[in-house]
Amino acid sequence: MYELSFAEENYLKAIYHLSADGQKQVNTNAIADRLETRPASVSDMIRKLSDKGVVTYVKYQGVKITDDGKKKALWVIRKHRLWEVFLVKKLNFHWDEVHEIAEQLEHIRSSLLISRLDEFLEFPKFDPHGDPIPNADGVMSANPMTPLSELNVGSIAQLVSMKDTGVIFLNYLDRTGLNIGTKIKVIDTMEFDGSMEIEINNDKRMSVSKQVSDNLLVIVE
Amino acid sequence: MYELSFAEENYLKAIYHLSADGQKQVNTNAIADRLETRPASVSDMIRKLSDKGVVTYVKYQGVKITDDGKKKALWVIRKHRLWEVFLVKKLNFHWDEVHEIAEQLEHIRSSLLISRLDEFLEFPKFDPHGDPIPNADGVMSANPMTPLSELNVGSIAQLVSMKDTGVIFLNYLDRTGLNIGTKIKVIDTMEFDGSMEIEINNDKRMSVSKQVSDNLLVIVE
DNA sequence: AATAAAGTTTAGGTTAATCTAAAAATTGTA
DNA sequence: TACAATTTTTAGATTAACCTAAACTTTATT
Repeated sequence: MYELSFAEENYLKAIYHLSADGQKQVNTNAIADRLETRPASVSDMIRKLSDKGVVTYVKYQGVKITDDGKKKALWVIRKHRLWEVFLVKKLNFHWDEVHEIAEQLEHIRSSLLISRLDEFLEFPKFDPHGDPIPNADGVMSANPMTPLSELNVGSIAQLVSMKDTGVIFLNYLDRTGLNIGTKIKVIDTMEFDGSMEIEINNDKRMSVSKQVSDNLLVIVE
Repeated sequence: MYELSFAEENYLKAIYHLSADGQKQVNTNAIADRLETRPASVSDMIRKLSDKGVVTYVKYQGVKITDDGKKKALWVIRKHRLWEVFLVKKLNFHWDEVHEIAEQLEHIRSSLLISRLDEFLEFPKFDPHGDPIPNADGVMSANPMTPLSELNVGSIAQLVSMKDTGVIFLNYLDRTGLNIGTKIKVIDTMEFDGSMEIEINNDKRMSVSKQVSDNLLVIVE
């Protein structure tokens, strides 16, 4: 069992992303574009990755990631997304400033570190961009997103995305502390206007109107 | 202004450590031993480091780190030690399991990340081994260690070392939550038996006997 | 002081990851 | 279908970081 180098991990991740979850075969030029490298370099690297069994490769026909390759790519993606959660939730970075740092952190090798980090972050299912975090076996949480407004009293969910992405709405959320990744517990629902009483991050209680809860996409735990 | 590679950073750190804070000149073989590499590789690297101005070098006479080199080495050491604090204080690693992971984390490039981490960890002055953490300008805290028993009521200090390193004592500390890095505030001192009421990590209060407080070495903030 | 031992450097080579330029294969089109 | 355009691969270099073996300095010992 080889360990992949940083460069190999980056190629594998790019191939995984470009192939829509590892199904499709991927072209050399597409990889070169994504990694800002030259097609010749990609050809070289593909041969190496195929020697290591993480992709299959037919000359001039593009590459396809193998099951082993997919597992390794998802492990890097898991690390990347967990670190992003750390940077946003614990170090107060904004979700749009964390990618570059996570690109470095994702290569740190220690599975114990990652399981401890996961625990420390309270097992988040989504990163700050709303992308799902694979579990240690490379499986993404299967629960689909639903509007907060559809949840019953007592449900616990995680905010993962918004329908309305207008500045005014995002600003409102920022002020109230409703960020992607926030844990939401439904305390009560008001029949007469559809508003909801919620508790966020086991801490603050607040009320949100039907208009707001319709626009907040969550995943039930 | 060049950026140093991971390998260059490791050489520079080794040279810094081997030269007792950058004063003495360092031999090729000593560096090779410490980095588990060959003297020939060290010679190669030394030429490169000297081209970049971080060491001065006279053939056959060893290397000496420059002021710029010292600054860069201390920056890596700062990052290493802050990550060690993170691993122990936040992810519950034991102080003797963190070195290898910190060896990887120390190369992550982002000064904003490090200043945020420093803040998140409440500006620790010592790592979990009791080694001082350089500040952002590469200066180590000058405050000397004192026994906890010598502090006045109201003093805030950080536990950095123990006089008694016997298993029984260390076990006692473990059970009470008194670890290296713990923040200690002196709440009250009892004249009649010299015992002390303290608050640890802004949280738990406890009483320690004179025998214990004599053996706990702290740095006053 | 001469020489043996120890330490250091140089010469020359290897591997990983990149590149440019040219050749080869595939695809699109008239 | 033939040829042009596009895509991909190969050939041959380059740079960083390492290595071994041999040459050269310095230091220690008789």
